[in-house]
Amino acid sequence: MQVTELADTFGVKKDTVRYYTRIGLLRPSKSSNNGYKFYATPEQSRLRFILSARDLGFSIEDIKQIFSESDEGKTPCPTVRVLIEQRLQETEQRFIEMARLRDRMQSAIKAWDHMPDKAPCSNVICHLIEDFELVQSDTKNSNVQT
Amino acid sequence: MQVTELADTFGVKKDTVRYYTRIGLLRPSKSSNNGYKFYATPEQSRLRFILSARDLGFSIEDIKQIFSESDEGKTPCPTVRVLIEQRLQETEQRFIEMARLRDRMQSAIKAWDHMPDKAPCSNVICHLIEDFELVQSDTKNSNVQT
DNA sequence: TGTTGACCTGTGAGCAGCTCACAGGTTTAC
DNA sequence: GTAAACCTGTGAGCTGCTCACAGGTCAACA
Repeated sequence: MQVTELADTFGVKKDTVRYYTRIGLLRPSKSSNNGYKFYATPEQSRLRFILSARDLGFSIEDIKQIFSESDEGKTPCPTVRVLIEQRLQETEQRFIEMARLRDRMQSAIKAWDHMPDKAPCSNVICHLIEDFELVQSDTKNSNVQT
Repeated sequence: MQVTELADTFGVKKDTVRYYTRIGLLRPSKSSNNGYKFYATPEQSRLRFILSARDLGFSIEDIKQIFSESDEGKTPCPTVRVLIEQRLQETEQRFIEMARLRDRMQSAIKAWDHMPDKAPCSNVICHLIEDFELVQSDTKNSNVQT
């Protein structure tokens, strides 16, 4: 199998396969006649593994580490258990930040509904954005006080 | 004000200010004696604006566009209203994906609790990850069938 | 046998939004 | 005068791809 067939088989882009190859996650052999890269069965397993791990939130670096352990014949399972806990924490953190951002955006849109457009003046670029900042901190303060 | 003082005033890193300068969001004058960049009041307003807009999910490119309109004396408000709707949609999309990823990770951890570590063999690198994939699709199929 | 055109290849560069490294200029205290 | 501390701008690096592109390969047809 060369790159195109492999990519099509797994539903990824050729460039993605090339990328994984370039960074050493896949190690195809070289066809002797034309020098094209050749992906045999083990490389196909590796790609399948990469995609599964990616879907579980493992980073490229994580996958490299898992491969290096399994290549040495060691079980990567303990590492995998540790890594996923870390990645889960990060994901939850980003999830919370994303939720907060979404809320800020939604309340900005709501607040701007009653507000007119204004031309920029001296040090004010867009009063919608600059006033919203104030509204936000006011709300925060009054929440703290009550 | 030069870069360090400006950065400290707004609680950002020097490198962030330098970055905004480099890409043209800030346009300091040059001190005549030593050639160091000098950030006067309007640049300080611009930085404050950048940070507010960033907190509302606007991209650097969005902010550039907003600046270019306000620099021409036009009100950027209509653009701002349109852009935030787009960014909100993207944020919601990413929020949903993040939630799904979190759920996958959590159920993987749960499933792995009863599963032993195993050494890699022939085409299996880490059975935890590879088996979880199967469990997932089984669940999906049985849901479809019932 | 030659040639056209489709397809294949590897590699360099680009994306966002910073962040870091680094060589060299400036200032300040002694 | 000089050493240390601080400042500067700029090039490169981060993640995980994605795109662009010059050039090699191959099948079909004249």
